[in-house]
Amino acid sequence: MDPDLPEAEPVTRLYQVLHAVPPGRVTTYGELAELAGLPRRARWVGRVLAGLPEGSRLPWHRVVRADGLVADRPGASRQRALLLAEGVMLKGNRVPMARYRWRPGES
DNA sequence: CCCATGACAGATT
DNA sequence: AAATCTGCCATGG
Repeated sequence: MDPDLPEAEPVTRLYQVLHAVPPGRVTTYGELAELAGLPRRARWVGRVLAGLPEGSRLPWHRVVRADGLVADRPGASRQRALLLAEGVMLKGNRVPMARYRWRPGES
């Protein structure tokens, strides 16, 4: 994979990175912002994800807050279900990040 | 223009 | 551990 695509706009890079997050793992808003080239723009990631179409193939459900909390929003229960289906054992409304957080470069 | 509100996060109290 | 503050920024009242 070519890591630096000079033409890639932040949104495109966000999509690429998110697409690389494997099942059973999660990433965070801040991490995606960082990898998309917009450090400290976690809220921007939230806005982008909120705009994803219904049938998007992107694993939006693998994005949680830095502390592991599943963001409170319409569809959060659905997100929890999808994560559980992938083997992510939630602790209440929280993902144990030490165990499930994905780091770029992992398979 | 001021203020509140969001799929957020790190530091401080 | 939880509340509070600060940074971030688009959007609407």
